[in-house]
Amino acid sequence: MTTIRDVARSAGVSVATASRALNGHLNVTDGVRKRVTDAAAALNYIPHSGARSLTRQRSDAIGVVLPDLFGEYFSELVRGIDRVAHQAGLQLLLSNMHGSAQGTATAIRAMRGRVDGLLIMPPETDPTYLVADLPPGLPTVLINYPPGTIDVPSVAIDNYSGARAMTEALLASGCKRIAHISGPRDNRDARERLRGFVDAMRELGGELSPLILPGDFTEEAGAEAARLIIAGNVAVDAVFAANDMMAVGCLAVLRDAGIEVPDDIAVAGFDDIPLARHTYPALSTVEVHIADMGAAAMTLLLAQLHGGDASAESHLLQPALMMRGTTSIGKKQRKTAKFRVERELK
Amino acid sequence: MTTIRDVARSAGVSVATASRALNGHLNVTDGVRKRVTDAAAALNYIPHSGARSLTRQRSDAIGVVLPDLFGEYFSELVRGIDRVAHQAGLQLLLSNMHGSAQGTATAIRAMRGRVDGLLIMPPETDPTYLVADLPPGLPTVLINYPPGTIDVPSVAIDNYSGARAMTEALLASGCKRIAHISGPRDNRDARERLRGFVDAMRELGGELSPLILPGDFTEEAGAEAARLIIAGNVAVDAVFAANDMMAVGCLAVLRDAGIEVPDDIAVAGFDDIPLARHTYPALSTVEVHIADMGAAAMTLLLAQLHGGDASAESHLLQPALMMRGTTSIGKKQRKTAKFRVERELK
DNA sequence: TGGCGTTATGTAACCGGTTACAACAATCCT
DNA sequence: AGGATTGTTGTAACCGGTTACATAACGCCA
Repeated sequence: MTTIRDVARSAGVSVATASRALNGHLNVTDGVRKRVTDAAAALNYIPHSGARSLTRQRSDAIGVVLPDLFGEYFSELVRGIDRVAHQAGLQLLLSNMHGSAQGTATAIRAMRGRVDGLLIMPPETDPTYLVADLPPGLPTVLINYPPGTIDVPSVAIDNYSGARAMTEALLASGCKRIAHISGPRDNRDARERLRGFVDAMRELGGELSPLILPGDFTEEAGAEAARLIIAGNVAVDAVFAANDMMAVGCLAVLRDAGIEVPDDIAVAGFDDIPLARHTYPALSTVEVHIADMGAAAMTLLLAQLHGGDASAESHLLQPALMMRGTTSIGKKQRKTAKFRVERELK
Repeated sequence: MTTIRDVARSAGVSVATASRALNGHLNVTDGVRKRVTDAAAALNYIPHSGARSLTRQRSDAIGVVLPDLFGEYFSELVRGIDRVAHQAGLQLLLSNMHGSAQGTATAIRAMRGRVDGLLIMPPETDPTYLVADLPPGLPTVLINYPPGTIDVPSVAIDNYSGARAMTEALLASGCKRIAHISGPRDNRDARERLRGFVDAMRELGGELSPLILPGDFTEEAGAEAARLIIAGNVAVDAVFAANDMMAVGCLAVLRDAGIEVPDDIAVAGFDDIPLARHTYPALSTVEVHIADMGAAAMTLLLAQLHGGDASAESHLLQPALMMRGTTSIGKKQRKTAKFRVERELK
């Protein structure tokens, strides 16, 4: 591997001059610059970014710490982050702590000295301890973490409002007995969505203890919930699942049991995964722009890197309703509809 | 930011001793080690991995250079890579060259000195030039690049065999007039799949110029192809799309036009994206384990890192047929079926 | 022609770690 | 007791760059 000293020697100048010539400083004679660049090209010199970032005190890379890498969710998140980072000339150092809270600390430590900032999506366990592991002085933004809890800038989806809005829409379309398939108990998103559902049912549906079916965000959990409803012969006219995968699983079982969706039972999900528009009927859901959340987090981090004031600003992204075929829209609703209605392609 | 010198001073030892104590070298007195680790803890010392990797001549990170980050494909790929890398204690430095061939060189250069190895998925343009940009002496594995063309280890999916096998299966099930919706002309995968289809049709179907409809891997392209078939009233009893998204778009339009799938026209895709099992009827397709390809590439790279022999070994991964509801299986076929049949859940 | 300012180049310190080597102390052996 | 051996710690060089400062070269003007 050729170093800048090789280039300097070959060009007959000092390393300082070589460095200046290669970095485009203007106090270098044209002749010398040409000698140096020619020598670099001849020797196929590639600067050692590691060494460079050591002196420059910046790496032009930012660390992304995620609890997992599975599925569309993280793919979208990383894509959104990259969209902004790439434009700013930053590289992404990815770390997957595989759900382990312990691993998070390790991952963060391993980032010290090779990134200029940190984007962290904390695991589900209580992350107050996390703040202690944060390298002091390293700009950080938390992803998908409710703002206000910790004095670190963060970006999150407003799960509560989204769930509330969907529940309201179902009520407004004439549904009365709505069941909720909840997500894992220890999942923040799931808890917030449940809370939004329950509050809406209490305040607007006059239902104090609506039916809650347990789930874990998997397709099978949705199917199981549907079987429970069918077997128990529960009087239900709508099912609101805490995520799309469960809604899909539920939908398939209902359909196979001869139950008409949305006429007998309406179905709604949460996330608007790509699959949602392709089920039959197409799934009504709450549209969450995950890539935008990633981009927002990265933008916030950029502001910290450049501006430097880093006042713990935070964003709470609003999801939008995406009503498709698995819910019907009553007349009353149609007049006052405030949300977006996507028609199926004819 | 506290450095190892701060720790050494605070513990009353030299930096060398501090370094040794912290790295668990055994020639350090227990008393001294305790003093050092205590001091480190008290000062909240976090080692500077950048500086560390400079002397160690290794970074415990590997660079992943991708042409894009969009969609399930890359998500799966990165997941497979991470599965192996994480186990080996390696971090992932991600670089997205956004399709630009020019950007690839830049991305690779930026990796020099901060990674121990490179995983590159070259853009569609001819990558022979790429070999010149490769930092000499840096272990590299090419992803999704047909082996043999370049003297660099690589891993790829056998698109040709997959397309051939699916075409054979369609023929065996009794289909005679099979149309192919092709992918972008400049896409390697698409070209290979087209080639497999054409060869199978010629050799086994006795069809010298089968119908090829243009496509670009998007859902809309599949829909357009279906409209073409319907409007042109073309005699076709099967459509084999070069990827699942086009098959899905095609399927939807056929269904809306009242054409029975698979009875009137059979439909097949390629990739087995998660969506495939959820269409109605469920889509028959060619199952490609993208995550496995990523894992295989990473494993190959690990072998180079450790073993060091780095003989340009390459893998060509075989895809498997995944027959679902959009194709029917004739009696003759059922007897000799060699491929996997997945039954729909009742 | 000598003094001055300007500009191009070289010298050397530095970023934050690791490690070869030297120095020193302690233990063991004959 | 003296020398050899073993083990612990410090000194300083090094990884591959960048940059503050010193120096030398140059042109300009009085």
